[in-house]
Amino acid sequence: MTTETPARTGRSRFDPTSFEAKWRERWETDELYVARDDDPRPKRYVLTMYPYPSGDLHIGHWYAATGPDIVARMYRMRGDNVMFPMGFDSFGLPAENAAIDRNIHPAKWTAANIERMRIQFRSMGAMFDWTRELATSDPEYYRWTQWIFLQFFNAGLAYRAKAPVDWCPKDQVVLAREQVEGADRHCWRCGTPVIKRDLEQWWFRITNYSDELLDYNGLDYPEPIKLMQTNWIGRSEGAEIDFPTEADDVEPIRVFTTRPDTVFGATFMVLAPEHPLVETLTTDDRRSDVEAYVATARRETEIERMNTEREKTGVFIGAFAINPMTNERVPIWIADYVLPGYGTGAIMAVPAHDVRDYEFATKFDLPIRYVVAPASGALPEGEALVSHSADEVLIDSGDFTGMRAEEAIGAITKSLEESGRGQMAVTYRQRDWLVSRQRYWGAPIPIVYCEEHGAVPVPEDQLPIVLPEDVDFAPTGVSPLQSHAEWLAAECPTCGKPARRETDTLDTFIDSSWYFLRYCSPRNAERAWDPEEVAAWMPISLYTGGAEHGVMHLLYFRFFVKALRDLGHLAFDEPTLKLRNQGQILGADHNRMSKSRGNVQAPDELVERYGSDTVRAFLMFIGPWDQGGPWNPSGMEGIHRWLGRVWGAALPEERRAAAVEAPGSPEELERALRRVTHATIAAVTEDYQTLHFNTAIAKLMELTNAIIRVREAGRAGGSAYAEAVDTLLLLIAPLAPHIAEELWERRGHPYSVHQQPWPVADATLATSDTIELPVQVDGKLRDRLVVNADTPATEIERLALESEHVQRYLNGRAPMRVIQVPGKLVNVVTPRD
RNA sequence: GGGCGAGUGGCGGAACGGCAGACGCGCCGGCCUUAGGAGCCGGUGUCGCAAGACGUGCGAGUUCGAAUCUCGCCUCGCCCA
Repeated sequence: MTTETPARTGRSRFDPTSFEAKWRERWETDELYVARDDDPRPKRYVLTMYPYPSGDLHIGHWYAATGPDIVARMYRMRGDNVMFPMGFDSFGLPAENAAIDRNIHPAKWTAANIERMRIQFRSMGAMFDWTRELATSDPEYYRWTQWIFLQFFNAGLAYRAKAPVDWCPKDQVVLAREQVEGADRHCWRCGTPVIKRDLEQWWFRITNYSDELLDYNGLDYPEPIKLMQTNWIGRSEGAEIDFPTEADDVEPIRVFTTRPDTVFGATFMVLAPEHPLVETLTTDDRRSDVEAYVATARRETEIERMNTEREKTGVFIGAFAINPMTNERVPIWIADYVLPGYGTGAIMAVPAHDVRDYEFATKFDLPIRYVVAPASGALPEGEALVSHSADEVLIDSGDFTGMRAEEAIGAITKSLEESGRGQMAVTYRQRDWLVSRQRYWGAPIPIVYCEEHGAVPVPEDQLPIVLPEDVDFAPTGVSPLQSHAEWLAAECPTCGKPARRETDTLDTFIDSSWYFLRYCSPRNAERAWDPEEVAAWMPISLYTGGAEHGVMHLLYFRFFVKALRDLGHLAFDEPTLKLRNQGQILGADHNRMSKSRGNVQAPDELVERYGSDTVRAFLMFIGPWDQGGPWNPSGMEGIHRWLGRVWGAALPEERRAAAVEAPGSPEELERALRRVTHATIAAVTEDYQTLHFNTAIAKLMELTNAIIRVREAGRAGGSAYAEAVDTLLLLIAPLAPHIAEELWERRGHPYSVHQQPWPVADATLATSDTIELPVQVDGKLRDRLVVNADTPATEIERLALESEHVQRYLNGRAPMRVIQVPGKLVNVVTPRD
């Protein structure tokens, strides 16, 4: 696009295509960004979530990676030994779908995509250490994924159990609960509504760590992520209370409640239709009704059952239980709004203090008894009292009447505990993690089934269990591995008799739960990671990625680190101490970028046209990095123009100075330039550190403008000018690495700009000796004072009051007060009439 | 339905409770040029000739002072149902 005009001046113009590729090759040849384990400088590990190799990099990948690249590069210049690796999350369904649709093997499809994306990534000019690249579908990687599975299995953290699980009928695969989204409960990949199936599956015991995962002490995570995880884990404290039944030889019904203070108001009980005691307790005269209701409820989805808008349904089962506090008989009902999987699958119904119980009681004419009342004594009419205000007290509650409700929670639980009828209890919303998938393109679960010994782990020295290549990919609901007779046949490691391999593969979220560890020892053939190398690099100094991973990946990888720590493989508690989320770049139509919508913006054509530096800087300039936004390239020219101005500022002798009148003396001009230079160092350093790239760029532009003003005044020869330009290049280096390198060389400095020390701001140079103070009257701006920075407050007050603008508003009266914020402003407060 | 977050020029967006609109886009004017889709200089919230008045979704409150803090409402987004 830019054309050289050598005929006229012989000067060079900013043409990124003429030098960007050259520098990338040089950096690569020189191994400039290879992080060495034996480098004595302080180690710093910066990581951005690796991508799924879908085929093409889009602008969102650039956006996500440029931020941490800037931070990594700055820390490198500040003297750290920085590791910034990149790899590929290369197992997963799309590869297998491509195999089905286009008859290309997942391995080939994946390898081709990685090849293409690696080239695209390289065009970014990021400081990725490609010597550490990994791909999770590489047997040398998944060998260790399998090894971790075995460690978990041997420690009882991986187990097999039958359970109703979410099943995607399109992808023909089981999904973890976190992978089922939205009100219609659809598959996170293909959007098809899921169905429930009872299947034998593999699980990881993540719930062993629920409490520890709730502890964010020392973790610098965005608040929304902590909140998402906390809500997801859903810890609730309360009590388990036993309600004895009237039937002989039947265990009492155990309920979980967060409101043990309301137990005196429990006027009936509701069991989930699936509750094991329903069968036993139902009386003969009620049996046919109960069985019909149970059959109906089983057909409903969980989401239907939890919908609070629905009309309540249920049936009485004919039996009664005893309220352990009131000793009254209470009828036992079943209803679909009680779910088998939550708490104990049974509730004590307190209609006076629970909205759903209230609706149920109203519909079926069951007694409603208020046992908590506000201090005023006024009870609501026609609705439940569910507020938790501190002044509420118990009424109609035996010995506990008059006690504050808050206090009664503990007191009643204690009383139940003493008489053996209940105890304090905690429940969680979080379930164990379902990790098996009936799919081909994943790490095979290293288990064989022996008729005699059951599920037996494959010995570690037989790893990896490699995926066979010649399989049939047609989706059948069972893994393609099941039809591969040769691969299926194994022998039992315990007895040596013929056995059958596990055909399920592992959820790809397992691959991503430990990849950051493998980056520390990417080529180690002896073990998953070298403990010393991991100890040296981990935990990650800065981890960045999308907030959409809040309850999946970002919970799983914390769990992995804690579990591996407890198994003796790691010596720290958390994968990263600092997490930041970038925003999402949406399509120009404000929708999520996707091939099917056709709104994907590829970076390639932009890079070709403007160069990599312009695209990087533009992406960082469009707004706060954690915010993202719809794609709109209208400002691209402006950024390109700015870099062109940087070019012209750095090579002033190649320009003819325009005859612009400069305000002030040359000395003042240079002094002002130095002030801007040093103020910019401080501001940009701070902004890069806090990932506020848009404001950093604004300040770099201001410095550029200041430099050009001096150049246009014909003062480009001075030392202040050279200092300003060199500083600008150093500050720009993390953001726009190519142009910084090119200009650094053209200015005669030694290679490489990226190996220079980060500039340090001189605070005394950054401050001005005169300041402009806004003068307000009653908070409204009325005048400005220009004074020396060290003018005493009394003098400033005198000057402010003398101002004719202030005088006009004072109208001859004496001010009531004069407020001064030193160095900031003066506010004259007039008397109130 | 619940939780969280955000509403600022024509646009993207700045602004520790202290000059609202930095920086950029766009637009307007000028300089330079045979030429300009290059470069440089200046202007650009609204109303007003001006002095000035008004302005950060709406309404209240706290404060000498509120885009910023508090309460209520409206709209949008995200997460969980």
